[in-house]
Amino acid sequence: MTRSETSTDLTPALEDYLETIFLLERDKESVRVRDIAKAREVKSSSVSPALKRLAELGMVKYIRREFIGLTQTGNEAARRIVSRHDVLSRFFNEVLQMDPVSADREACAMEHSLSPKGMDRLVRFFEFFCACPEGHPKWLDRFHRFNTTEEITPDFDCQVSFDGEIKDKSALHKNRTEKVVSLLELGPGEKGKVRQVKAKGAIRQRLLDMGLLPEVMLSVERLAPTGDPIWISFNGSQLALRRKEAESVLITKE
Amino acid sequence: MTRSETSTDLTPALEDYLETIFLLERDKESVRVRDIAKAREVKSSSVSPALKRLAELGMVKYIRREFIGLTQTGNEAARRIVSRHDVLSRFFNEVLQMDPVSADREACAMEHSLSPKGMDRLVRFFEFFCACPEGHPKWLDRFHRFNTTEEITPDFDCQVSFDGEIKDKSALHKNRTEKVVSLLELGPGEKGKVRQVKAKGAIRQRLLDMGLLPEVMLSVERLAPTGDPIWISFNGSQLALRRKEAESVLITKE
DNA sequence: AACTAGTGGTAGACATGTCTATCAAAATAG
DNA sequence: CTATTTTGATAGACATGTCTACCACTAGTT
Repeated sequence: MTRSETSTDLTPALEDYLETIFLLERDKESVRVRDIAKAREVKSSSVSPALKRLAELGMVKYIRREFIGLTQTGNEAARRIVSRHDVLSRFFNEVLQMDPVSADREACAMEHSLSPKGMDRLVRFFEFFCACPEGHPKWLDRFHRFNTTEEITPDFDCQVSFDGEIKDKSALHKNRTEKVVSLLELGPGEKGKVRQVKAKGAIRQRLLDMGLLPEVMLSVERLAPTGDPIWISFNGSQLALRRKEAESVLITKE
Repeated sequence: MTRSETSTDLTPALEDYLETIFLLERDKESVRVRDIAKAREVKSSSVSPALKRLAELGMVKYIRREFIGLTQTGNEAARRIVSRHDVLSRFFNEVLQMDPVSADREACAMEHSLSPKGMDRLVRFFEFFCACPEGHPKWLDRFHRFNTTEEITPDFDCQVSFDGEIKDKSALHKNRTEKVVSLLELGPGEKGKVRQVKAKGAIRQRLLDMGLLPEVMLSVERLAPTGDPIWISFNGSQLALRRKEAESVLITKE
């Protein structure tokens, strides 16, 4: 019993496998060993033992030589990882203005070490960033100009853009005029863009893990007769939300 | 020759060892195996082989059972790692408002996967952030309020702080009045705070790697008679800069 | 001078994660 | 219905990095 009883937590490599399976499942209807091997650029002989361990951990259900599927637990874990990846990737791309490919590589390398707390903070950063009329896109626009015109000192750059014209005026005022409402305001078939997840604690964590991040487009698929489980879809996957959870998700209609 | 010829690059673990040695050298005059073992919370039997490999890589000079010291190469590599750590830690602490301990933990986990490009972008973020009168501290102040008063939606929060009073007016105007000059303007013994590293390409990378980051306090120790190598000290360590390099470091006098 | 503490080094065990080579099972083709 | 190809699994090698156990210096102490 020297702590080697099917250790309960995922190693970075296993997280990668889980993420890969999740993304493959999203695109194809069937996932097999060689798909994973190709996606991760490893040999299939490396995939087999990884799957075996993931099965032991209850993350995937896998009958030898059959198709591979995530369990409920595995799906949740995978979502969490993908969500972390997305936040990091978007941060490097949208805020720090790295090209999408580099941003993604950066996110790949970092996603395994972002703590729940760090994740939460980054998302708050986005929420504020996207919602605050002064912060985004005016502030971001300045930052980007600073970032691309290397010759100009930030002081000079700032003063110019402070008094001068702003590139994308339409985008600037968009945020101020659009009404921010709860997800409950959406009827079946309607679409909206996530602005803020107001929930706190465990529920917030869960929603973020599932990928409900600022700027994400979602649409309401259907409501239960009582209106309690609300089915939404975003990023190509579906999700059921409790009324209470949906209420805490602030969106703008599109 | 299956690519195992004392592979030239550092693994994360070796980077950790290097970083630890660097930090220990900064504080104590002599570094020994057990100091490293204690700092990294491993057994000394794990330190020995690591040192052997670092010696093979030309990073440390180490005569069995004697004191351990970094070579020139090792010192540079260590600085680079520490610098990455500092930027990440400061980002999580100063921008995302995590407590210093959590921020540091987060940085520890991530520092090994931050690419030079990502590092550069993050530093630019700070440069802009610290220099732009509208961005810092006004924008940051708002963000922090948004971060701490969880009940208020960002829109509301923004409008209040946009039209309402600003907490720290003195800080707000500080950046605008202080003159930003090149490091060359400092005489021996004078101090300044780094605002921006204007250098580009390899030189910029080198300066950032050495820890010349925004908001860092430095002082000029002495100048060579010709004025070419300029000795500065910051973060407890000394450094010689070429005139050209020093010129590209923008600071404010203190 | 010999003993003892404190250090540092080696050997061997283990865990992870990769590979190559090879084998087994299933699917497909002829 | 057999033969070939595709696919997945297994075995064994290697590299990293950790540990425990044990051995070997070195320096004081008596």
